[in-house]
Amino acid sequence: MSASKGGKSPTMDDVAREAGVSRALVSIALRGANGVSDSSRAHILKVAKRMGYRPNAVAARLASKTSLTVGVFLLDLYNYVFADIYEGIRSVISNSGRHIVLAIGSADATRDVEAMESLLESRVGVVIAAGLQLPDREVQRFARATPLVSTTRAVPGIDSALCDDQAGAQLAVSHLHALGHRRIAHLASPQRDGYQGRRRGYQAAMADRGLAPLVVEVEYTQAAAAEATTRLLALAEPPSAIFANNDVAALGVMDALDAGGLVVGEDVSVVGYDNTPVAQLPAVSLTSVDQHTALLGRNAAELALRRAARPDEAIEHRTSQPELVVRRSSRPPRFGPRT
Amino acid sequence: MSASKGGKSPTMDDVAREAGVSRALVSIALRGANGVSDSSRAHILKVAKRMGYRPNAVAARLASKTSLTVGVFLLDLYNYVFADIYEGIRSVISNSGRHIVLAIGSADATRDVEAMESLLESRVGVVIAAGLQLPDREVQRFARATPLVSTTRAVPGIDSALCDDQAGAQLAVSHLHALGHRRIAHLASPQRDGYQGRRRGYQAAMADRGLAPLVVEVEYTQAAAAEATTRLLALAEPPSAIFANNDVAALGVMDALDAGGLVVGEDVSVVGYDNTPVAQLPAVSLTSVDQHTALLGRNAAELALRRAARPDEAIEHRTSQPELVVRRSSRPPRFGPRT
DNA sequence: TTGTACGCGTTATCAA
DNA sequence: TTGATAACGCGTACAA
Repeated sequence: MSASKGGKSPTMDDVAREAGVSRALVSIALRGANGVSDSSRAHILKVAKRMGYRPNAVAARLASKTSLTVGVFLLDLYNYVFADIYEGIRSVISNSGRHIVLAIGSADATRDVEAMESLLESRVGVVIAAGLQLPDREVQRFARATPLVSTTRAVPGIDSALCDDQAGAQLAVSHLHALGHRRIAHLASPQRDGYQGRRRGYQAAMADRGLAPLVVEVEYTQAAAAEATTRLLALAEPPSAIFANNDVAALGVMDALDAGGLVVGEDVSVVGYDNTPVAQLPAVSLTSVDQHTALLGRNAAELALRRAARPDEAIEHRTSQPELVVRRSSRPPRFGPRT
Repeated sequence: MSASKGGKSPTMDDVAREAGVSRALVSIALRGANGVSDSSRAHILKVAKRMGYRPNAVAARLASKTSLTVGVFLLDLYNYVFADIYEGIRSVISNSGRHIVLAIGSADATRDVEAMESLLESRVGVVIAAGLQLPDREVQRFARATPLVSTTRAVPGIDSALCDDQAGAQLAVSHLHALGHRRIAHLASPQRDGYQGRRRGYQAAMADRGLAPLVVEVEYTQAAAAEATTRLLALAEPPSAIFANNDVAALGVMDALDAGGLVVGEDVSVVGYDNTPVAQLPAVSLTSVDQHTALLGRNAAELALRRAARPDEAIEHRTSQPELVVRRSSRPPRFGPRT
């Protein structure tokens, strides 16, 4: 009984000594690599289990040349988009034997650098970024230090798993226009980051229809969207429909409408983006563009694994197509099309 | 110009050589420990910066006796409760110079062990668990390997940051009873885990009022709660109010009510638990028990730091008091009290 | 198939 | 104040 005394967990050396073999053999056996006889492997595993051996991932990462861990950056935890993306990533990473290291940013972007630095300091082999708000240059700088895959955002010279944001925005505008809306506002993400596809799609779609664009920039919070909406409603000619760059912003729009005594879908139509679980709640019933977020996560993970394996392959932008899901938040305007 | 060639990031050795000092001195200077003259420290920092030196957290963790990283387990990413808890934790951990390592479980509890193992294999100094569904014995087993702080759940013999769940449940039942409801059902969490305070509070409150309890167990998903609700509604005497053990479950209840053509707050009242951002949406307007989740996170983090510093101190259960937030999902029953 | 020996990038101890 | 030097726990050629 030499197991677990002093509170410290046994090392490979302890296991090797106990099993009467060398430490190298224990390493091979435990990792499932080949080079051990079945008999001694079984024996080693049994001893390790009996001693309560727990691998030291820190030491393993330091010793091994090839880092099997993938870092994942998520903008924040207040948007189920990132939960979906994470699930997509995990579904492919975990059954490839690799580990995931998470880093969480913040809606106001103040923690992006810190979070990315923490991933690099953990020496992950590759990182998947979902919701980085840093300018392209900064992202590219990080990508020089460690292979980087971007998702939901295209960055020149960097692998990315995307959904066609311009097409998605056009779906939204087209839908609202078909309902009869003419004055359609857009809550866009801040210029500073690279998420401008939806804005461009909106502008193109409006121009195609001879409509005047009305864009307001908002930070990635529900409160900021609500505030922007209040400003929009105070205009001389307020919009009859608002297309938000994501569902969280759309919820902020709904907050502001409610506060202003307006009924969503009757007084003002709202379209979101991401088709998150919240949009699907019957009480919310938010029309939204579905970018198949879990698929984005899986695509990003596949790109990451490929990049980690073959660093010199050509950059790939893997793009999927969005889909509009119509719900009750978008309906014909109260007074029909007014020109 | 010896910086950044070959793509590999420079090590402390490189910095030491470049600065003309020993590696030990570089370590001291970079960590801000004392034992360096101001002049050579400034010099070292300058050289490190010029070379683009980035600390290797893996090597640091392996070498240092005292692990400054704290592991955090979250049940999953589909419940903003855990986002709040995480924020609370981070607010105290990050300005203590420590790092956070995240591990995410799943609503069906199948990944709890794996996630906890990954934290232990990362050799974190202490772990904070939010939403562990393992039985007490298992949790205690993990706590023997690494100091553990539980939050939102009490585990005998383990530090915990809690909110009085029994009191919270009594608030909910008391509120519904005062509205005139007599047939009040409860969606409880699975027996297997340690979250039985809300159930007990519900049962006590019902008993106090001479009402018959009606408990259904559900997994931690919206879908499971919806399904359970459908079963409740099919009863000969369906409940006029449903108290769910958390907001996500309450949303599932609302899904089922909607699917059954019933109006929330009119046909059936609903009360949730956690007062998450979703409950606050005007369209949802869910009455919910607020357990001040961010505070729980901060308390848990403080307990974790204390435990890491002084492992032999007495176990502490830090408990705060819940608060009921009334919204439109709970209103008097259609036909008033019947009995 | 098994064992030896070196290296990974730090921290930490002890002399100088 | 500085600077060798020994851990830390494991991966991995290479030799046996």
